[in-house]
Amino acid sequence: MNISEKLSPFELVPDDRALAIREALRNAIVDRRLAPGTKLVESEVGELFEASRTVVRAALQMLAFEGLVRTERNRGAFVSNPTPEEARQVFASRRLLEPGIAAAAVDRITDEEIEGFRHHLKAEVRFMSERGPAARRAEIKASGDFHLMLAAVAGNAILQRFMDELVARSSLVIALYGSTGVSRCGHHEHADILEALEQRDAVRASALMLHHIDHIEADLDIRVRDGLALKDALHI
Amino acid sequence: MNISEKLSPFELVPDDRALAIREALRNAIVDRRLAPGTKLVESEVGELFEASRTVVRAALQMLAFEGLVRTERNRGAFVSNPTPEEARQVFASRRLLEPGIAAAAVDRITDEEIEGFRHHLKAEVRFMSERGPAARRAEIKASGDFHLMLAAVAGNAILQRFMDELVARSSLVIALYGSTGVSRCGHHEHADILEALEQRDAVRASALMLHHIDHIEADLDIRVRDGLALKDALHI
DNA sequence: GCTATCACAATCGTATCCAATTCATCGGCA
DNA sequence: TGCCGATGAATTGGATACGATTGTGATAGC
Repeated sequence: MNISEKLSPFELVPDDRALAIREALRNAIVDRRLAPGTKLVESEVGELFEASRTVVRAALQMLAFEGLVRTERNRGAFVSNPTPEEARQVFASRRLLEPGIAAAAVDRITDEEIEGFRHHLKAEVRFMSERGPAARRAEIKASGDFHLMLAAVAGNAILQRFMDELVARSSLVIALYGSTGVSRCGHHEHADILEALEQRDAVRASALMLHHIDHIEADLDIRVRDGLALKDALHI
Repeated sequence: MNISEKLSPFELVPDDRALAIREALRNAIVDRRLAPGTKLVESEVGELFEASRTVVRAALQMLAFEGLVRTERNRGAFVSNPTPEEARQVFASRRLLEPGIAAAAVDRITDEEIEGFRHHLKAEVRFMSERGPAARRAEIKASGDFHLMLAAVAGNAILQRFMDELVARSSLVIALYGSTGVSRCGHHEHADILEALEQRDAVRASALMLHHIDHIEADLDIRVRDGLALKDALHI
């Protein structure tokens, strides 16, 4: 099975409609087409997807489990609005997981997969050079996909699911707290990590990954935002 | 198979009934009062808890997310029956997370929490000395709780949730693949880890934790079981 | 006697329905 | 004018109803 198929922009729509809705909402949230704090009214979503509230509720419940939406009893579901503390925890978790994932990937990566990564990096560069919010979103998404591809290569389904969640939440965090936007060094670091993978250098790969995560987090401005935190506290 | 006898009816603490049912089922699965492969019929569970299928489905969906039950479309939900590969992945994940959690706990643990751990270890010893399947289950549970307490101390809600899932699945794996039972060295290792925590020795704590996980996994007999795998393949 | 087909029972997936809760608007009153 | 409680619309939580799917057992045919 090749990677590009697993991570193609248009993932195969599962016949299960709840999963399909979950995927669509997930993408919208990660892409920030749905802003944090947005209320997701069950009937509205249902109408949008031509599904009844029952199935929408199932989708929202899944997203709540992933931490992408927050549900409040009798009030509904809202696109998650990560606090600075949550943001820190997301990256602390990634620091724990991803170096190990990179090391595991070294042992299992195939030449085909390396080729897939090269192809992906080219796309990342392309998005970086383009202007506009759409390209910016695509850049954030592609950057996250690199990490997801790596998790897929590592061959541990559990870790892969954890990374799914962490990358999605990272996208939210970056969108919320990103100061200058996606760090421009991101691509180079991805390329360096790929190089270490090619050389089957597990130590270097995991060290580079750790630094990479540190850089991503360092480029953020994770602080309580005046007024936003207030609104957060009483309304969200 | 009748599940009604294996669930103590009222262990519900949270006011949310779906969460209560999830907790009860979760405990039953982790304690192995519900054997892997057992079918969880929605209407049966609902009757047992005096809840409608709607809320039962929500609980089952949550458990499916955690990997404790497996759902098959149009067939229902079954208590998860981890394959050897899944078992290995569970422990690989723990090897990645828990040393870091132990190190983080060193920085945050309070004297009161240390006292709590001491108390918990005493209980572990007590269960170890008792005979019978009930004590055995209690021992497995207490052993897992040690790790969950540590995750709680580490102060990262995301990691704590991951550990919740991993410990629960580990209990299933141990119950399925445990050869000689819970390793008797388990308690000593917990005590050693606690000692490292008291001494605020992060390096030692994480090293001990890593060895501890290795020992737990080494005490298992993670192999495909003749006939069980077959039955597994076509029936589960 | 064995296999294939069919009908029925059990169970799930989903839509719809009703009660409970929340939120906002409006009117009364100090 | 400003605050407080009542009223009503909107929305969620949960139960139920109904069609769809699967598994099973009986029956017929080979």
